[in-house]
Amino acid sequence: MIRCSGLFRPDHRLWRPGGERTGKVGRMVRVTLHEVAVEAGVSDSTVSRALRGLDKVDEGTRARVRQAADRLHFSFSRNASSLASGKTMRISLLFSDKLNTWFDASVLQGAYEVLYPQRYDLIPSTVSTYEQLSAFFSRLPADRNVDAVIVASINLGSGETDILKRLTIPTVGLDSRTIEGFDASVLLDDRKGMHDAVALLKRLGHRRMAYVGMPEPGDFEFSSQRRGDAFMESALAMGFQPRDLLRIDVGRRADYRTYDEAVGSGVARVLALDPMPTALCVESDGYAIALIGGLRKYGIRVPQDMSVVGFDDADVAAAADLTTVHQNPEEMARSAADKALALMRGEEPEERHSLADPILMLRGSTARPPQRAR
Amino acid sequence: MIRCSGLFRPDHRLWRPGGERTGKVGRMVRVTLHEVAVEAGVSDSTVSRALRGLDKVDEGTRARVRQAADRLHFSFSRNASSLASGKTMRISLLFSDKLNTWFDASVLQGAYEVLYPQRYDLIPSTVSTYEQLSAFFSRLPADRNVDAVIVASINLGSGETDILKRLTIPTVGLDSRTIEGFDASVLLDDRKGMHDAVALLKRLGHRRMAYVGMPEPGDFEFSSQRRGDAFMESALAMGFQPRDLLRIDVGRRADYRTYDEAVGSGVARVLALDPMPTALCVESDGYAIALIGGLRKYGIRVPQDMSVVGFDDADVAAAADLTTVHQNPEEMARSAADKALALMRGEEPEERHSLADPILMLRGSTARPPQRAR
DNA sequence: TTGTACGCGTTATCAT
DNA sequence: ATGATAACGCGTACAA
Repeated sequence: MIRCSGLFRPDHRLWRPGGERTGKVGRMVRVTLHEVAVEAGVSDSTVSRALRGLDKVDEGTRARVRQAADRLHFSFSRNASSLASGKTMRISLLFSDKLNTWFDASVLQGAYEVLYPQRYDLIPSTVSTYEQLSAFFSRLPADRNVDAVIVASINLGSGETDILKRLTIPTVGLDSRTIEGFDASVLLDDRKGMHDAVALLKRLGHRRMAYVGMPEPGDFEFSSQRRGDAFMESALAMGFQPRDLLRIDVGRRADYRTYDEAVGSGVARVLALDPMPTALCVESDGYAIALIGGLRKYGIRVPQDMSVVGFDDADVAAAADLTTVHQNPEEMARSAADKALALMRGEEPEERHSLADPILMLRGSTARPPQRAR
Repeated sequence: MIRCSGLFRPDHRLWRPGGERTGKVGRMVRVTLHEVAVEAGVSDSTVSRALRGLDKVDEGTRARVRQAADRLHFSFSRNASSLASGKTMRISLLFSDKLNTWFDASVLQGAYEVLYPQRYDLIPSTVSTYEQLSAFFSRLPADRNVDAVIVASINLGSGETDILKRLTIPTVGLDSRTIEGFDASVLLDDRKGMHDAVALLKRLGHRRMAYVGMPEPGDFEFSSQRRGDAFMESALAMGFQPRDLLRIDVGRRADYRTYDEAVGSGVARVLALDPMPTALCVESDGYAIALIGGLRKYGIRVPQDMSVVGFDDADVAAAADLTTVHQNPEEMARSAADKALALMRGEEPEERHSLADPILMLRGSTARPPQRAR
């Protein structure tokens, strides 16, 4: 970083409550509803009603009040409103991973799209260990600080579930393991996605396949387990022989010093299989792409020698031309936000608990197995 | 003054959809500082001091208060605290694009990392037109609702700049066009990045190159312009001939019905060049990758026939093995947040305005030009 | 070290 | 339709 000289502004940021409003920057400082009332020549209550668009306000007065407010650049103090009304107009979004992961960022965007127009602010938080989760929840009489909580991708323990049940604000689960404790939820139908992937591979002629799982960081991941189970069940149901179904668990990322090592481990595990499978279902796109890179280094061509199917359809999947199971976290988040909105209004959501359908995206990482293996 | 906390609970605060929740709804509802005081047998102010860790509190008392607070599951009402103290403990983050773009999501994460430990909440917002921007700013006596504003990737007009200057809360620009109006800023040195890219291509032996730009959605994008200019300047300074430097502006995404069409347009423009350049510098990774796909369909091999350099080094770049100019928005956001923190404390940031250095990432999309073109 | 009392900017109730 | 006035829950000079 290079140093630049900055323009220095002496004044501001030194505001003391109950203290002097040391003039400084001129006005523009903290216009209150009361000042608008004075300016418009009406009472505080009238200003409040007029500006909030309540009825029982003469349209003439309302106009005058609006003008006065504009003139003074008035805007409500959310804090004061919240304190008085009991509604915070804020919603907490809890994640288990970094906010810039594909999934979490999409959820944020989706929720934002429906909540912002309703004038709700979104407050994202993350927890990555059960300890943090527990801390978050124990302080969660967030009753007082937010109007609803949306919990994304977090596998709650019974302690948290209990707290959830007692909360007086609506709670919505997103991609959670169970719907237990939530007032509403949106889950992905992992099983269906995996079923479709396996069905594709079978149709292509594959006889021997493996599932490769590597949980992402965090204590709460469980989709690996779920997807692996779905893989086995689907394949068995379709007539695959147990001896032709392999399951490789690479471990967690934290078990390795670098991501490359984790990938190398997966590659080694695949190469060690004898005979090698002709197709791989991988838990997530990121690991699938890395795996493909690793296999190619060892002369395994994808898709000629090995078909690979990912899961999620993150942006990288299209870039890497990866066949994968598509899910739409933005849409799921919109749905979750809609449910939260309904619950906050005291209404019944269209559907308390819903299940989103994944879609198989056919791209270049899958093909018929090599001749010798058919 | 008479206190009747707990006696009168306006029921617009009690949320109960579909009637009662199994039993427990009992108390867990709204514990106030006062109740803790009663439980601990001290005054309200003592509780306040004890829980906030101020000195001049007997450690014995503090312990008792803490226990009482835990027992009652007390947590502060941020609204009330804010109202009383004048600090909101919230920071506004303004973006010009969807929150789930690589850049914006990374900024969010970076800012979160430094602000959350300091107990600040992050409030993300987006604006995509000047109208929205103007609305955001006109209501921005957000003085009252947040303690600082971080503005990311937004090209402010003079109107907004003026408002910025009058704001009484710290404002930090991130990836903005100028530092005008901001108390502090973090910018990327686009010029250096583009210079390095051009230098690489020259060293590889390229003689004829093109810059391809396509602004992302939104009214505020200007990096395209900036990067294109830097491309031309760098190349000319390195001795390239003007006739060997092409500049292709594909237009904005909104000009096309689909992204594929926009990509097709770029491909056509490149193919139409005669003689074709042997190297392309593309404004962003996403478009670079798409372009490569399009060119390959027309038999142009990358990198054998055409070298391509992207910009940003988003996740997709590594997956697509794209040579690109790396920038680190997470780190930039951390820096911006640090500055905001210092300004809010009334301190002078280490550096008011800083410039981040991009790094050229050498990957598989660049090579020497074909024989015939050397 | 601890307690008292008032203020922060709105909303909501009850008069008028 | 409009105006007083009491909460809302906490911070903080100032008194004890």
